[in-house]
Amino acid sequence: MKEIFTGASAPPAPAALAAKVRTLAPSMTRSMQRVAEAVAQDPAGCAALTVTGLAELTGTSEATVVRTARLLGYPGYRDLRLALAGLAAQQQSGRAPAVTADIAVDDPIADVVAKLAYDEQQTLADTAAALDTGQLGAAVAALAQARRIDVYGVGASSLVGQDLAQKLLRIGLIAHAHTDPHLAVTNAVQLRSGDAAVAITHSGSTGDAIEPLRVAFDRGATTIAITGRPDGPVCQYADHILTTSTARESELRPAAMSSRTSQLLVVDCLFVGVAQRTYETAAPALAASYEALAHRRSPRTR
Amino acid sequence: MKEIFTGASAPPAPAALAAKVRTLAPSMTRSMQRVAEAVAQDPAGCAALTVTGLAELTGTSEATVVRTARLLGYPGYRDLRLALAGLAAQQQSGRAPAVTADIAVDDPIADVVAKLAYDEQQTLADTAAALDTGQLGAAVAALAQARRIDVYGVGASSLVGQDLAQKLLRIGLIAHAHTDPHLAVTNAVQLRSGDAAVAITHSGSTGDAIEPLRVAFDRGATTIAITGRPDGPVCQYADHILTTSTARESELRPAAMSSRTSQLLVVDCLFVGVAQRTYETAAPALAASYEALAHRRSPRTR
DNA sequence: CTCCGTACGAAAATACCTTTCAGGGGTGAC
DNA sequence: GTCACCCCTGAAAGGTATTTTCGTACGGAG
Repeated sequence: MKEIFTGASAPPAPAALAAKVRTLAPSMTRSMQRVAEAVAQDPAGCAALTVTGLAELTGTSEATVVRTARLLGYPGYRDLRLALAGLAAQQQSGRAPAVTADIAVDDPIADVVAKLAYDEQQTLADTAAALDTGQLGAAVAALAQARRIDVYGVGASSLVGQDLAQKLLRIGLIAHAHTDPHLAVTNAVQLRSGDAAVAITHSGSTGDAIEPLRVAFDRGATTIAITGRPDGPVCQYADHILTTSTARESELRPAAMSSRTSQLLVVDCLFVGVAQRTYETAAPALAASYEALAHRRSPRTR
Repeated sequence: MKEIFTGASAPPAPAALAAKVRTLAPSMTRSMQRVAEAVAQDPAGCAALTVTGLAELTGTSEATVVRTARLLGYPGYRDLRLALAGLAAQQQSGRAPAVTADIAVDDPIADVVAKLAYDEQQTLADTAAALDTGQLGAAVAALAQARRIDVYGVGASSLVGQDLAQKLLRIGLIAHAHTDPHLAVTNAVQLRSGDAAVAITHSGSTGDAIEPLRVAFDRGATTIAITGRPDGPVCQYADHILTTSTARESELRPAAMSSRTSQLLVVDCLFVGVAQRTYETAAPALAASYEALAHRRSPRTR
């Protein structure tokens, strides 16, 4: 638990503000959420307001506004305001367009496709913008040097964990994804310094993923958490925290969808990073995969 | 006093600041010119400075800085500073076009993130554009009405298959993802008209996914293929074909990455489509998921 | 040499931001 | 069901940043 506890360890975010608001919203108090929402809703408008103005607009106090700014990773309201102005200028100049409508029950199938694709693209952009490259680099280093890697995740996250393990295995690392919580803990006991453990949980509070990570942490392994809640319980036992983003959800679009997209991007980044670091051994392994795939090439149907 | 006569007649200038500086320079005094030049030279840097800071930097006084801001058309320095921040953000976002290149071994980690995110976004856009909504609609109808759904996929595709089965299960359908090819075939024998089977294979020629689909097809079940090769062998036995897209791959970016992204989007579309069609039963099930998640709200760390 | 006009900065005045503190409301324990 | 505790919250004090005011200095013209 070295590392200083603000989720936004890195410098303030420039364009990833909307994403950050969504990510941190759950850990905010009600009044803070009001402020954060106002800010995410209308950056340009809020940039024109003073602390007092924004406090009045959101029906809160100046103190709360400042607190919110802090939580979002800025030293104070002044800096948030500057970032807001920047954001406003950006979306003025044509990018970061408005939010799309939710998916409705009677949407034609073509709309469903378009909306889903758009939302997932958005999720990817948000995730990339909010990802702390410092933490990512540290995590990559830990994985690349690890003697052995355990991955924990249950439910939807278990698929992501398996994906990670599969990939790492393919470049010659010793990685294993555990789905069964009991077995995961049993295996975690085997870990020691020089090993690495990864827990994947969107909520950050899935006991079945936290428990094995805790054990690994206590045993001295380097631990990594991939979570949407950088302040969640799982982070207590994580040396490195990789934050995934949260998209707004709707009735027909469960949160699991975007969290999965986000988690997979993080996993891909980890994989490529590790592949870079272990290029000497990874390259032949990757080449072999191509070979294998190439054989399947164009068997020509009829 | 409806306001008039300032050089900047109406609203403050957004991006045309450099031009304005040049225009107004002749009418400025020496110290004002210094300030204006500093501002035009490095908007980002100046945006980070306070009045006092900028005054020191230019070797002038705060009063002069404010006067300059006024001359440039802003009510005061505060507003100039906001405009500066906006300008900086704009020219910041103007660059970063280098993402299109392949990922290299020595790419810094930040580039890796950007490139991967960009590529996956691209894949999503391609997939959405290429997806045949007619086929998709038919597939959705088949799944929604099916008495029982079997999903086949091996390797990376097996994870996608599991994702699909998990989702469908959650809205009350009877779906099962088979990873073991032998068991898959064994189970496929059980299918008959009114059932549905889905095979997921990027190459379109993975025997282990084709074989169970063939059996299901022969047994009279409605069959669906999710593949990147709409002319591959798997399609012989598919009533409905959903095409996934393939992004260019590179040494460090195996094809499996983008095919997975693409497949998942298709799976999500299927899921949402089915959820729409079975809304009566799906809605309560989805609501229950939210409940379960809501309970996890703000458990407060530490 | 004196007078006038303008430029400029120091310091006062103000507006804004930040911090501290104490009350209120909710939550968990008993 | 009651109590105690903790944390959110806003009011107000405290501190900075910005704006205004005002006086001085410099340069040119008479």
